[in-house]
Amino acid sequence: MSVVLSLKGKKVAVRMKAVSMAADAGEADRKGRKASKETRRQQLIEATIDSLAKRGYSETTLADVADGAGLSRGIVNFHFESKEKLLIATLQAMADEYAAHWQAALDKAGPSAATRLWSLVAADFDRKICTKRKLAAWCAFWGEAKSRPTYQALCGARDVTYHELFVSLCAELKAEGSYAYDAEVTALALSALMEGLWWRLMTGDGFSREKAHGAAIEYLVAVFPRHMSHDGPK
Amino acid sequence: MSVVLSLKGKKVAVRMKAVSMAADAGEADRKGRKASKETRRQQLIEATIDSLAKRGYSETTLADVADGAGLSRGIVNFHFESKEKLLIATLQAMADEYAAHWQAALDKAGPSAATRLWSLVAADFDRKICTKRKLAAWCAFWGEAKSRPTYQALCGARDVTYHELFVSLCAELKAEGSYAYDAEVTALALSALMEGLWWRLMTGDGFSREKAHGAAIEYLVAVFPRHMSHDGPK
DNA sequence: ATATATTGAATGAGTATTCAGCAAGTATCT
DNA sequence: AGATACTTGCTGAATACTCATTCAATATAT
Repeated sequence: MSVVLSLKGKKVAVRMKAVSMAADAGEADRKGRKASKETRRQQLIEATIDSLAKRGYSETTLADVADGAGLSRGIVNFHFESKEKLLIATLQAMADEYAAHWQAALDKAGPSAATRLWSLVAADFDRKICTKRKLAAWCAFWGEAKSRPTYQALCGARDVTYHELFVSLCAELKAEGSYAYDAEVTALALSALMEGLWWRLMTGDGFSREKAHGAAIEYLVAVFPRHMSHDGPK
Repeated sequence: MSVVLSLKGKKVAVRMKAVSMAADAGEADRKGRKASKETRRQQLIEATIDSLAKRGYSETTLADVADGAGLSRGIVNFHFESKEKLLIATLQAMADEYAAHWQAALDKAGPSAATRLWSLVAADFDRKICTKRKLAAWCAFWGEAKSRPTYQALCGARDVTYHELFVSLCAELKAEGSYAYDAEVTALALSALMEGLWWRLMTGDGFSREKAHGAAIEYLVAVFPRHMSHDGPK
């Protein structure tokens, strides 16, 4: 019995460490047992993102998530109900965060099309969104998305609105600056470019957020020379 | 005994069908038993690509591959040695095919930087390379690549040579046409754009190879107006 | 005292891997 | 040519293992 107890003590100590590393995003981080349902869920979601980033989709196990969160094995099925639902909630959370950040960038920007476009592009390479950890998690989902309608919907929900705004902004700039290009194609290229740069960021080593942002800006300047300079919208 | 035989007969019939659908890439397609080792390996690789495209990485099982190839369950471990090695061989095969296609495009192109760049861009959206099936398989590997050095090496081997050539071609054009842009950044944006377009092709529905190619061309025209037109290099 | 969160061992489903046996081909001998 | 042993591709049932899920017991909060 005493052996069991000392083992338990050890385990608890290990867990404390894991918890503090993984996610003390806690508002009311009531220690040990009682954390609010919502806090626990977020903690587990954070641990899931960690695991996805570290081990990839196919190697992410509930055991790893639980360990990462410093909790016991059965915990996920208690708070979510299945692995599938945990993953969907995780993707949902990331999509929500992305959308909020995107909306904030839009609100902060001025009214002109050039300012808004500039701001949206900048938002995508913002330090808050554009973490290696999060990009890796996105990547893990994307890799599975083609064969999973649910993931595809969540990954793509964003794309639709996003792309539509891009198209209308490009159209506006085209009208103002009488550029020759087709707005739809230009917008498509822009969002493809940004996705490709994200991709590079995940993979590449000597490749920074700033460099990626720079490449996106170069595109803006090349396509909308009468509206954009390297230092910002004119 | 007779029951066993008739069952066998049925199974063989089913298999024949599967084989003819999946891959009769056979040179010396010696029927039934004796297909050369190499032929069998390729057949299994094709079935693996099918499975990856249809079910995604995490849901691809050896049973599914074997069924797809119309062969028995133990077959993969006989010809490859493990699932891991089959997947690596598959990725290798795709990378080889891509590289060969790319080299061919380079050889066919004229000597000028503009022609070569144009040809390389076209090659990426060629009907032979740019199949939904293959893109989906690439995608499956990419999703896992970040957490698997072996995959990353195979996916990325291409990128290094590829990107270096892009940079030098862009630098050449820059020198000829006295463009303002930094060649490295321009090349980076171009390859990111193309990766992003590939990505879109995998995912999107109402999005064709031609449209993607068009968007890439639009970028070339925008950045190198003195070298490129919508109909080809000047 | 009751409700609620948490644990961790047990369960079971799915799947990679193994391997003994079978059958199609090939070589050798008579 | 026919019979014989030998090689090699292939099969599929048995094995071993990983992991999601369950649940009775326990700890903690109100």
